[in-house]
Amino acid sequence: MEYSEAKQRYIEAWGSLGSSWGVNRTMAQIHALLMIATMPLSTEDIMDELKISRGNANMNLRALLDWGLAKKVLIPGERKEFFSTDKDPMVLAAQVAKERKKRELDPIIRLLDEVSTVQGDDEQVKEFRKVTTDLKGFAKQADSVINTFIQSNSNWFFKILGKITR
Amino acid sequence: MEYSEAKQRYIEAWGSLGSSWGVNRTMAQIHALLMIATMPLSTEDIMDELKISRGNANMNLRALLDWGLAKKVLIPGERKEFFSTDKDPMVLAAQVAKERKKRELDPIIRLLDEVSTVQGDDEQVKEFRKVTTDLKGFAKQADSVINTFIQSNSNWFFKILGKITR
DNA sequence: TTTAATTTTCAATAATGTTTGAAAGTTATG
DNA sequence: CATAACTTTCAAACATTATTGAAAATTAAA
Repeated sequence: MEYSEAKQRYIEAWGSLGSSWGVNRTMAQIHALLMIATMPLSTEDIMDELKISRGNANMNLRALLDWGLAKKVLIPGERKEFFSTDKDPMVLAAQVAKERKKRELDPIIRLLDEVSTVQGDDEQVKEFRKVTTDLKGFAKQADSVINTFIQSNSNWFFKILGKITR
Repeated sequence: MEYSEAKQRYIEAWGSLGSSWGVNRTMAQIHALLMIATMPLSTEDIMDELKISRGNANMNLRALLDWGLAKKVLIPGERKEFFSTDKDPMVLAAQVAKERKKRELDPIIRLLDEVSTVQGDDEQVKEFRKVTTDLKGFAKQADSVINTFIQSNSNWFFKILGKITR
């Protein structure tokens, strides 16, 4: 396969994967580009490669910085800003986990905490309390797993899982 | 808190959580409703509760069946179809993991398998090969973890993780 | 300080995704 | 078989989200 074809297919795939992971398509594509870049890229490099507008490139680069998935790189003698990303998949995964936990899991746990205290003793309310309490328990387990995962900045997580699942 | 308020907030939250999990809002809300129902619900029950059209209710119930997140229940003497869901969060999570793996992880692994074979020995191509190969390795690890998780239909997964993360 | 390079913002537009409602299709019952 | 109960489909309307491009703001160099 030609490099240019491979590259294109990879960027496209990463983009559509991103959109099912709470990261919008363009954002994921920019990230894909940074992953395979041999050196930091400027906004213009990205506009050219992905054929997107300046505004779009800028907004999504901001978002990537915000998610902790890209960082600014200052190149001596250059006026422009350049961007790069950490290329270790584990670091990437931990970063995504961290952000999504903050945006999604934490709020739902807070909500379940509240609503599971609803008072009453008829069938419906009892069931509601049971279900929301169960969900809360589950969410909290998930939370602690994710916390551990985030804190470990090496591969130990998968190393252990590897042993379990072998 | 009043039951009706708690219920409403829970359904809303579940809906917005769903949308960041690759499940559309209404689909997630229907699922939320089934979770707290004391008995199977008909399409009309759902239309009434969520104030949605028949078509919408029908489409999203289909989708839930498709994802394995709801099942038809036949009630003797009733002409209508009724629906219910498994209320164990672990079963639910395993089901979601299974579907998403099929829809997302499997295709990306296939793609990475292909593109990481790109030939050439200049800097760019070497880097591309390295990154895509690393990603593939990571994706395969994730795949095997998910497979184990899916197959275990009890709590052993979190029990073990509990020990690790304590 | 002035100028030129660069980044940011945002209203308008385009693209995508969701919902409706009514008509067509299906199935069970008398 | 005819009818009524129920389910499915789908084009059009609506809603949401993403993108553009040009003007405004910022920053660095002369």
